[in-house]
Amino acid sequence: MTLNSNIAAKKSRKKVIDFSCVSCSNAKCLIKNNLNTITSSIFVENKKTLKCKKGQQFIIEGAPVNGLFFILKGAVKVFRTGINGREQIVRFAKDGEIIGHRGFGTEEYYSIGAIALQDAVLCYFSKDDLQKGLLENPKFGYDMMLFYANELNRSESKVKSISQMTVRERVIDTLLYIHRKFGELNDFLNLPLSRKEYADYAGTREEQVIRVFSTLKKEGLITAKGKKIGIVNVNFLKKEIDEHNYFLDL
Amino acid sequence: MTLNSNIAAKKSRKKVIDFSCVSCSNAKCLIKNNLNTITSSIFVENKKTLKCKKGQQFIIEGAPVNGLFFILKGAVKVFRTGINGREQIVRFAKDGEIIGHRGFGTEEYYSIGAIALQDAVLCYFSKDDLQKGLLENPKFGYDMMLFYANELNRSESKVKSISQMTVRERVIDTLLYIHRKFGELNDFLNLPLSRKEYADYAGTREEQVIRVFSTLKKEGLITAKGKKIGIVNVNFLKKEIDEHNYFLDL
DNA sequence: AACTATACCTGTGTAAACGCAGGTTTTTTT
DNA sequence: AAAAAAACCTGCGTTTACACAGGTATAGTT
Repeated sequence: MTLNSNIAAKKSRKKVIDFSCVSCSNAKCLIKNNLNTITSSIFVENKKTLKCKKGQQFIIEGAPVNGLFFILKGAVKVFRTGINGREQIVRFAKDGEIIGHRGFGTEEYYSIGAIALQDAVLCYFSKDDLQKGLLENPKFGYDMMLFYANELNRSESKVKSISQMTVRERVIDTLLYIHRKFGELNDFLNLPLSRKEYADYAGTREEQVIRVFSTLKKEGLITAKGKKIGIVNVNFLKKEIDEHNYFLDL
Repeated sequence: MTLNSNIAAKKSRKKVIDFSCVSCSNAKCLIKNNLNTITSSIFVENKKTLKCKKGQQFIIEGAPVNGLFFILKGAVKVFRTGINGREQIVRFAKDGEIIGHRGFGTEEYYSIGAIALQDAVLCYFSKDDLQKGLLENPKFGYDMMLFYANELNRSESKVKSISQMTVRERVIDTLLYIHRKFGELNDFLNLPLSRKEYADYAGTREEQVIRVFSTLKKEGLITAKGKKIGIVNVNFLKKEIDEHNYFLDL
């Protein structure tokens, strides 16, 4: 492990990066934004930073909860195993977001798993340290509460869409969600996902996603080259589900 | 209003009830449980208590958020209007629970409506007062955060069930949910609901609920006399959805 | 007690979503 | 560059859930 990272360091000849919170540039991080109001800095000092390669799973469903992760950089999918081992993608997360907060207080074990979709850098805080930090710094605790409130709204909005939208609408909804959250690069969505992953998020099956993509392509609403999906006109897609005034989650 | 309540008071000859937090007996109330750690008591003093009759709507979807409610006593359904005006019941709530917390920090308008299913007593706190209270009392803020975390788990568990369970399973899930939360009285669920309400919670249609109830009755798993539904053997019902290890929310 | 409204029930046709089976293309590995 | 694996695609039969229509029971009202 240490050996490997040594070799890696020599190969890439990169300088050692400073991962301390003080010098962190992640504007969206809850902790970074509260550094000035956080009095005791124990939990910030105790944090561990780890790199995670594409495809690597860093939270395993059912493992004991020892702490939680903040994404410094990268993209991550959060999922849980549903009925008949069917995978259910709960959400996609990017820089500045928190992972593993489900079951922070109450639960003993992670109810979700998490896999890096791109190479990622993660900050890890122990549960105990974080709890202290939250209880000592009301503003931090309050912000954390608001974060949860926001997650709750997003989740309940999803309940609505899954229970009332058609498969086609849910797939479109998912496309727009990825577009909002990860934007586009060279006219393609800036996060390549498999049809299966779209299905697992939209609450349907791979074949259905393929079918919907096919017809959307024929209708000239999207372009698709393998995993690269391009949205021709966001507003056209939006129109179709706009009546359902979906909740904007970034 | 004042006149009416005067008459009511004379008719029932009840004593004026003391609704102050200090003398409140609601063991599950977040505020009651934090009274000792809450320093400034402004927001507790400013609270308003109101009675609400069966069938009365006390939160209207889309109205500006000025504060939120704690249920002192009673049962409430929380809903939102979905696609094509279809009603979606988000949850049922009882004594000690919070209503209107969605959109507490971020949103300006209630995203949900709330109706009393039984006569209820509600405590109302203004948004500003509550915010002060949360920022001044870390423990209270922390508990509130945990409340949200728990709500989040419940909601995401519902995403799973709706996207992966059959109608029959979702109806059974709903029956068990009502049973867990409201218990039973004389062998019937202690909260009478219409088939339509079951459907709106389970994410299906009235007719489907009726059909499922019919077959469950034939199979001897439930008894039904109008709105009164009795579960013959909870474990039998549980078995059918146990593989899907649902999240216990009380 | 008659009336009205609401809730409850059931049959039947229809549409949406799914499962499977077999194929092609693309990507990754060797 | 060849082989293997993964991802993508399409057709077709089946299942599930739904919408509609018309009926019965129950609860509340005058």
